[in-house]
Amino acid sequence: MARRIRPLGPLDHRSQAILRAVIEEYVSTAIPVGSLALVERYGLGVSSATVRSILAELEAAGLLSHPHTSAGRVPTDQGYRFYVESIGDTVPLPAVEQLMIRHQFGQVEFASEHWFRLAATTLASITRSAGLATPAKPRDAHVRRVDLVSINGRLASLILVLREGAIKQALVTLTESDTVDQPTLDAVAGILNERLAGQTAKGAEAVLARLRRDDRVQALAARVGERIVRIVRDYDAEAIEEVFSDGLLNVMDAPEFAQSDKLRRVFSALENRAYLGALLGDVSEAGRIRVIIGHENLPLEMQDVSLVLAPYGRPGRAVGVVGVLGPTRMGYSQAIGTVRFVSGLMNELVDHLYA
Amino acid sequence: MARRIRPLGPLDHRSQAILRAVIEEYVSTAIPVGSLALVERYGLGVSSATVRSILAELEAAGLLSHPHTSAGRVPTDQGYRFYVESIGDTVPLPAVEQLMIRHQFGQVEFASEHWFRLAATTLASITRSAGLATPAKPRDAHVRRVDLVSINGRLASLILVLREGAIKQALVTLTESDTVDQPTLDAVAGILNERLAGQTAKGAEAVLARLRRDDRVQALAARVGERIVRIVRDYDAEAIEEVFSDGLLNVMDAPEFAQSDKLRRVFSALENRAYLGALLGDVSEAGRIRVIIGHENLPLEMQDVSLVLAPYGRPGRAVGVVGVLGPTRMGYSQAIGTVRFVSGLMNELVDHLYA
DNA sequence: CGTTAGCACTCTCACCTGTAGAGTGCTAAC
DNA sequence: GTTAGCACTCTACAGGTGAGAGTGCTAACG
Repeated sequence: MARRIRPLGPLDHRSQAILRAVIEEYVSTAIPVGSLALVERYGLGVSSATVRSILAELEAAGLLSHPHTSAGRVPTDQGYRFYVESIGDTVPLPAVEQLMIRHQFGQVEFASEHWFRLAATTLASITRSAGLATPAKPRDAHVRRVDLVSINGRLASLILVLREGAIKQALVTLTESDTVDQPTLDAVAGILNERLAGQTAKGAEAVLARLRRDDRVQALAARVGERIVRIVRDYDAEAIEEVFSDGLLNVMDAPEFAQSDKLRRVFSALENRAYLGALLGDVSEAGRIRVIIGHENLPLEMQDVSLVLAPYGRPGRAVGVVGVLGPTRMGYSQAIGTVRFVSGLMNELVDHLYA
Repeated sequence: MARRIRPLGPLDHRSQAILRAVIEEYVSTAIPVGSLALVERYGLGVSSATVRSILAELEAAGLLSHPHTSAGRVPTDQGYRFYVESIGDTVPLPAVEQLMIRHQFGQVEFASEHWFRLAATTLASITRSAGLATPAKPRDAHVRRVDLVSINGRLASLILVLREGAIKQALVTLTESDTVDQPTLDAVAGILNERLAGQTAKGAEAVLARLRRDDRVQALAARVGERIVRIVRDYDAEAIEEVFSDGLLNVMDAPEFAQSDKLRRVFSALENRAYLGALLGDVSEAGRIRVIIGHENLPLEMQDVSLVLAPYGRPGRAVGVVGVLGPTRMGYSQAIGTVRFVSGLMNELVDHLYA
């Protein structure tokens, strides 16, 4: 008997309703859901036998699966995908929670450094999954200010403030032979501030070439300047500077991770900064919410989890990402709503900062 | 039959040797060790029956325990404690590994911010446990330099460099009504630099009181200065600024954490920044290596793990902590050696920085 | 023709049982 | 004090059993 396969075709209304019911039930209970449970808990107006035949269809379509003959149905990644597409990102976050989040952001010190951490924490506590957030990272960083503080005659601390808000610190060895005092350093910093302010790495490099090598202060400025160019370059090149995460314990509590080897995988997934970084980079390019479900993740160790990610910031100036990581069996609807709201909030904050 | 109990009395030589053998065997295999295995693998020159009677003594003394009648012996926390005391911190790290670590530190950029992270990573990879490290934190921070960068007319970014190496950033709202331009900010920063450089929070507060409120620039300086005082105060008050950890996966792999609930506890232990912070604070006071074994930890969730911690830095100026976290069944000898060496190395680096 | 009740079937899970193996503690002999 | 011998205890593992859940199929129904 050849069943027709409709991978993502337009399911009829009732089938869709049942798929949703299965997913919602499974998401909340974590146990495979059977036909009887469905008709009991969801007023479907049909008998369990009918539901069973529909479940069989959904399974043939690849949206549900069957751990074993006598078990209930479990959504496949494809099933979740279908579900996510069908709800879109239309469900808003309840007003109470919106207020709560705003309140929390109001309490924290007015500094962008704290915001993205708070975003991760908030996302974690509301969705009861792991929250992720990166600081807003510029495309091409511009030098805003340079400062040099003497440590001893030969060593100085270089402080570099970027227009995009980041601060970089480095130690610079000034000379091999003689010593350099603070007034000289101030003069060097003065030159650098005058010439490099507003420059990108590229621009700074051009400016530095014009410094006179026979003048001691200018020569020193050139030397420090080269270091600055290198720092800005490195900063530009970094895919994602830092991923802050919170609420990993929430994910650990999920029953599907009761066996510690699965848990281990999830954990190492979170340490897989490379993939996470690349992913977050993609999202910040795309500019809209992205949901990645189970096997849609490339690395093996990520295939038990799903991600809901959204960019924030000002395109072309500075963008970061906030998101949620949870088991594939995750409350997508709520997660999407929450992530959307938080990224919107972060947008407001960044706008306020650059206004 | 009343056996005499000698909690930490001077065990005779043979008993000590057997205790060590039990511990070393158990540390490397993770399975309870029986009398036969001991005489086979360690040339003890006596029969298993004799060993059994000694094991019974050690158990009565509270140094070993017995999961059940027909199982081998497992060291108690007290047993590990005895073992640690007996080896002292005399075992040095093998020269090969010393060289390897030095090499790694040579490769990283010369900036204190990277060092403590590297320390954690190194400790983790050598001991195959979790590595912990905090940045060097001063007792009373001194202002070194103040910088103000205009964001818009009413908002500025305050950058505060402390003599101890930390950099703090904050956004300050300048005025409610009129706008403030960058030259004015420079003037304000100039005043603050002139008056606050080298001051602690307390000193700064006294200086600020003498600023004239009727002068616009000085008034603004006073306002920003108050914020600076608050930041420095907060910084002084912070127990431990940040604990960086690496290699948690190593700990997760230990067989005793195969059941995920134990693992969960370990994990939440690591998120228990409060306890960790307090502990690290203690260690940095004490000035020497500290080993905390299992139940010697106060929080419940830490009682399955041990810590080997050592301070580094310059007492009275800036101190941090490096250390290792692993299961109680941990290679204490190696851990102590490694931690000792790394903290020594960090001392050198800090000295170089402050010299 | 879709829907439903009935029923045999399948699979898991929890529980029990029996056995092999490891290690002990005791006792009597050296 | 040390050792060999031995009975005893406990675990881990494998195999077997019954209850329960849920399915797929079939025949009857509107």
